[in-house]
Amino acid sequence: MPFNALIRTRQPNKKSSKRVLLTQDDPARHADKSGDNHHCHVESTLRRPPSRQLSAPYAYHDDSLRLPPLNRHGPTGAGYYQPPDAPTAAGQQPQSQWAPTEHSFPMPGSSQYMPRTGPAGPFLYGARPTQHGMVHDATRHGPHAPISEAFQGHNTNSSQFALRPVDTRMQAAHPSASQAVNAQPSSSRVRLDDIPIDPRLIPLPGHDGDKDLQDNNTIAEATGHAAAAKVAGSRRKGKQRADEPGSERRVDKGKRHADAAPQPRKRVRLDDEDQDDEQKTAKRGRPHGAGNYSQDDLGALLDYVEGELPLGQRGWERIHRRFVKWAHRHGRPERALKSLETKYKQLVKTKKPTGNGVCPPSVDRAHAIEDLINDRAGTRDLADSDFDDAGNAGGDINEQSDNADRSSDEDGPVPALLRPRRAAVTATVVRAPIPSHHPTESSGQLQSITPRHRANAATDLVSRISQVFDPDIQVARDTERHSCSLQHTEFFSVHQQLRDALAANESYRNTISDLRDRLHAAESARDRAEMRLEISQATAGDHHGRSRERSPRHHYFSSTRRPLHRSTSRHSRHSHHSHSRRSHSPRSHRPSSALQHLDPMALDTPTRRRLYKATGRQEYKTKRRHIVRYPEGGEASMWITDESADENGNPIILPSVQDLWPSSPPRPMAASPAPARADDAALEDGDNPISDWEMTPPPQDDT
DNA sequence: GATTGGGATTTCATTTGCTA
DNA sequence: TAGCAAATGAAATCCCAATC
Repeated sequence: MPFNALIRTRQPNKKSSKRVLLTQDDPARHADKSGDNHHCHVESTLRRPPSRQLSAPYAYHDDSLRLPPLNRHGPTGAGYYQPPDAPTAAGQQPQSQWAPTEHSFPMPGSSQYMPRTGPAGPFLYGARPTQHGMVHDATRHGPHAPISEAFQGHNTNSSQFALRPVDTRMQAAHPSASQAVNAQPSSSRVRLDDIPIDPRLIPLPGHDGDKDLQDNNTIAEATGHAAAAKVAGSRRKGKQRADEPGSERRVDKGKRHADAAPQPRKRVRLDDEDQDDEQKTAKRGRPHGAGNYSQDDLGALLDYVEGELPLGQRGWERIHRRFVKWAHRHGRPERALKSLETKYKQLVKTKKPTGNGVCPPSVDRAHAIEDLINDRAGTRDLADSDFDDAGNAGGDINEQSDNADRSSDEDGPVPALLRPRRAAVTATVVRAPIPSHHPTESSGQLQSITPRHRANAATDLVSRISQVFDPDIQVARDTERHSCSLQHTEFFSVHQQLRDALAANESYRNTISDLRDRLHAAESARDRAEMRLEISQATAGDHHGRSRERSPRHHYFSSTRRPLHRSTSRHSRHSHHSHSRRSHSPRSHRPSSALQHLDPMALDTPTRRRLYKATGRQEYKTKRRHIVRYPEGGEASMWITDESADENGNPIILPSVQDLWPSSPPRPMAASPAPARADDAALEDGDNPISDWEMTPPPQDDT
């Protein structure tokens, strides 16, 4: 009789469990390969409506709960059945439903069939109750649940199945033990004669009571079940296999085992389905234009992986976005996200070839990056957006991360080691100190919300809510808020006053700076005026003392033709100045016109023109060349446009130039460029170069 | 603490494109 | 054209959080 169940098994030392499909055809495949027993429970049985539960296949014995009869060589067709009212059209089949099935389960002779034999001989498989747990099938409990019905009258809450091999030879030697498995010698089918089954649990076969319920197909039909029209993998889209009958091509590639089952493992698509689906199915195989990964591709991929150190799909999505942009820029084909991930993992798990193989740099680097990823995972970086699934709280982080992506996309990958590591996010609640009259909150200024067990979460929540609505706490909170408000107001007032004071201070600074500039300008004007005054006085003195020492070179300063002379020495000049100051009072030695002693060149143009107008002089329009010849050779010349000329057109020699020449013998001078201004040179060095004036027609360009 | 549902990941078989 | 690599789909497996 058929038996089908999806069983979750768990090895004693493993935390995780496995789900296996237990069938009558090949229970051996569900046994642990190492021979250890599996602690298992029935996770699922036949998929059918609750009102049509099968109950007969289950049996129970006192000390050895056997699985239903095992018929290794019986008819094929073990599998799940779908109810007749379930959709059977193509495309509507639930994915998890299996079909009956000659191809779905390994059969003797197939590659996946593993005949269970051991050193003691062939094994049959039975089941025995254990005390590890309960038969848990709560989701499928009900008045007609198969497990419940099969184990009525027995304490299933304390039993758990364990598959174990049963040595038939030992059973033959010990008949008492062989009661559990009473195999017929003529065939491998196990008799159920001695298995107590409540006859009420055996469903009546409907209208087909005459059918011989010998095979699963008949039983399924008798109990209102129809064979599923599809098999596993039937939803797979694609074209017909090239090596199918009718196909022109022959495919020898692939990983098909030589001892594979003669039947195709997966459903064969029909030609008409191809015609229907060809237009809407995605193209399989390598896309057009997608060549192999080049070194540049691998380099970029590894760069982005190193920069991201992905821990989940979100990280790979970011890597994909960056890689696509990079591919666009460099004219490389785009890759799917899955392709990039697969390629990277392929590099990581590349094994060392036989011989003295050299690890490729890309593989070496992939290993290093994988270590970084593992390290990152080990640090439990809570700020990683991979774990931030949502919420408003996480939205900011995600947004920041995306922004960072966008910015980093422009600049290329940034290695993780170079990036500033994000600080771990810890949710904290800062609370104002509560007045001490409430004992529970007096010390809670800074509380951290730490993850707690779910069982305590509700209690904590209730306690916190009750504390929040405590009147005392509310009064204290209001008082505290009022105090804070006053403090804030005062703070802002003081802050405003400070800003005003700073503004006034800045205004005062500007005023002081302006006044200081004006003071400097006034001092400069005063200095210039004093200098002009001294020069005028000196000129007046010289004019008195040297009126008789005219030199042809000397020109006259004013219309009175007072000759200007050169001082014989500085000392004499100074003494003469002092003498002049002493002997010539402004009243006793007054020039014909005080205005004529002013230096027109020191005046601005309007003043100068007023001066000319007042004194009746004409502006001298020509230029004069002043040549200074040095005893060592060479000369310095300069052009002076002296606008101060007398009424006869003679140029007026500025006393600042003419009167400052030293009269002492010249000293040897170094061969240096002549000073640009003779008076400056005389003032600095005290030399007495021969100065000469020469009337020269002015240049045409008036320069 | 055991159970369970479902997402994520891995493995396998197959198809398809590229290249020597 | 053979071999390789990428891509694809399905099944198997792993893993975790919610539930009991």
